Amino acid sequence: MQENDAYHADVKPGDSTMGHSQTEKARNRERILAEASQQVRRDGLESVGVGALMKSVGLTHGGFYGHFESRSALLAEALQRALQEGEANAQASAASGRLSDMVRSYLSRTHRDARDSGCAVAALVSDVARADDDARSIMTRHVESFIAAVAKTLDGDEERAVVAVSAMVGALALSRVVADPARSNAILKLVRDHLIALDSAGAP
Amino acid sequence: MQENDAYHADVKPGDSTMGHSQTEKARNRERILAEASQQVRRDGLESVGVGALMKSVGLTHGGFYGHFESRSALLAEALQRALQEGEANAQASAASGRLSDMVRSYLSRTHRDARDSGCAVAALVSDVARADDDARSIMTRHVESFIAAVAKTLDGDEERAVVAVSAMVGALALSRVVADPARSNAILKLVRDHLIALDSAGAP
DNA sequence: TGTACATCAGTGAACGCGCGTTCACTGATGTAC
DNA sequence: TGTACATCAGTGAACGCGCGTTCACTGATGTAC
Repeated sequence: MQENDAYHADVKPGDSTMGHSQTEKARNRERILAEASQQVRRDGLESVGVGALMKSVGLTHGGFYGHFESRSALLAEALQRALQEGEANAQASAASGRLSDMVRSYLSRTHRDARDSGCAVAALVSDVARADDDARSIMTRHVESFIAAVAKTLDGDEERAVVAVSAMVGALALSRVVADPARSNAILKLVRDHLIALDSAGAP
Repeated sequence: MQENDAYHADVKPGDSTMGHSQTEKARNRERILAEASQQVRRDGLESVGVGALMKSVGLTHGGFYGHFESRSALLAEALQRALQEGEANAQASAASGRLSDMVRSYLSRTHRDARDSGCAVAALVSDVARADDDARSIMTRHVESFIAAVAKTLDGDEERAVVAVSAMVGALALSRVVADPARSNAILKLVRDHLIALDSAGAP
């Protein structure tokens, strides 16, 4: 079939495991999940449809159920994945151990404009707030470790960590609502500067 | 018809304008909108369905289009309405002109637990961030007036106002994600205390 | 190493279902006389 | 004030459509000999 040939043409030549092998299956599962983890952050949990998702990774809808039990099972995994990726980014930008570095990265225009690879907490707070217990406890875990990571940069000061995380999540989410770029930038900058000052204040 | 009689039985006896009058139509439109404004905050914009919405105000789905042009036209109005109600509450709690009063009300457990009558910004930030320009500019307007209201309590200090609003929205949204009540309460309390201190610091 | 066959990843037609929307109809309203 | 009639708010059957899910099938894989 033409369709099929076109698909196989996409696979790197010389790849020993093609379309139907077990390793290829694992790889496809991975691609579905990665795509879903982005889609979920870009357009929300409800936006993910089985048909479109499979199409976007070059497969047909029927194959989906060989990888996941149901759409909602995928959604739970995708949320988890999205949160992990976002957390990994945050950890990476805090490598120096300084809050100011983390804040500069988190409240950057780049992060604001890269919803699909950014922090899933900010991308999905209000959605998850009304989701089932599963989703909420998945996100809760990541919120807690976000707070812990920030607290570590603040000599373990939990109060300031919770405030900083609230302000970071709030500011990023709000900057994505505000359409006017100048105003959106201002929100990021004002909160960024404030939190950076808060950093220095704690470690004089 | 029984159905019809049952419905009319719900109307207050002595009411001169019954089921099909013009004033009743206006009242029904109002009830649809009020219900939608709550539903939108409780379960998200996408959760609102024409059939269920009409049923919840005691009407049938067909009548909907006598009140609104389409589901999405309703959604825009419902969002607006939800934001207005939330703002009205915030203004009311800031009657004293002190930030601490506003913060105490905004970051209260009552507010956290009353999603459907509370601040629509916190209830819908991440949803609106990925919605169309219409929805975003509707919410932007309310975010700006929220910031302005807070700034007024801070001698016009815009930076601190933006930080405070970000922290308030972030903390409220996060407190709704966290399932453990003690932990959720702690988030509210820590940010509340911090912002109240910020208030006193500004007006010594 | 080469061949035969069981396995199983992926395909695409088909299904039931719920949704937004339309429309012919009903019966109360409220106006003209 | 009372009657006849046009208006129109609300009803509920019907529609197309997209969605999640199922399943008989295809053909590549990889194992047994």
